[in-house]
Parts: sequence; C-alpha cells; structure tokens
Amino acid sequence: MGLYVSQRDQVTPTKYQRIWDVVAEIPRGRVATYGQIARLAGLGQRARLVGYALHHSPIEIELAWHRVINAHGKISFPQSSERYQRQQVKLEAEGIVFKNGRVDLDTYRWRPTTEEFPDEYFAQERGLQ
DNA sequence: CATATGACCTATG
DNA sequence: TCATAGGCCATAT
Repeated sequence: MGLYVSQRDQVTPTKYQRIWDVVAEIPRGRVATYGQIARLAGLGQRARLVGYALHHSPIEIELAWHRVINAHGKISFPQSSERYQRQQVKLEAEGIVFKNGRVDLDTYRWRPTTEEFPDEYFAQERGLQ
C-alpha cells in the first residue's frame, strides 16, 4: 500500500492510511466490523474514526468499503437509503447471505492471521475466534 | 471556546 | 432478541 493523496479535499490524510490499508486486506466474500478495523489499525476502541475515514476515503483507491459493517452484523445506513442498497448488492455479489437484514458474523467475519497483524490484536480478541 | 454530529461499541435489563 | 444509556472522539459550525 503506497501513499494516498486525496483529490477530494486536497490533503494527505496520513492518519487514515492505516485504516485504509487494513480495509484493503479484507478478502472478497468476508466482512469486518468498524471496531475490528480500529483495533487492527492500532486505534484501540475508536470505531467511529473508521466510519469517518471510510466516508472521507479518496476516490482513486478502489477501497472495499462495503466489506465493513457494524457489530450487529448490519449495514450502517438507513435501510431505505440508496447507499444501503448499494452496499448490500456488493456484498451479495460476493456470496454473502443476508438473513433478516443481517449478516452472520460467525460465518462471514474476516479472521486475519498472526503473520498479517501484531499479536496485540489477538490478545484483545478472545472470544472473537 | 461550546455544541452538535456521526458509515460505532459495549454493557445491561 | 431488542432497546437504551453511556462512552467514544475527530470534525463541523
């Protein structure tokens, strides 16, 4: 992952690069939660920052933002919104099944390996595996 | 400087 | 399973 320069707001938001890098690692057909991304990016519990970073992600990196959902297994947009529909379509196109408007995290959650990420993440993730 | 606002999370009942 | 409360924190106004 290289340097990202946003053409949208004319700044280089380096503080968000770790978030974008982690999101880019989510494999096709899997999902991650905002909180999970925050921990993997070394941001502790600052899950809201992940949502902010995705909202402001530069257009020129084709980020798989749709693979990030909330801890309830739901899409974090109003269900009636077009953004909600777009995200659901993208996920279903990767084989992810929605049941009652929800994704089964036990089935579809991304579980990175210790080679990819530092041990501190897994130390905090007991109960996730 | 003071509030308000989110693509959020966890604990609790 | 669902709703609520409190916490969270960078930006926006």
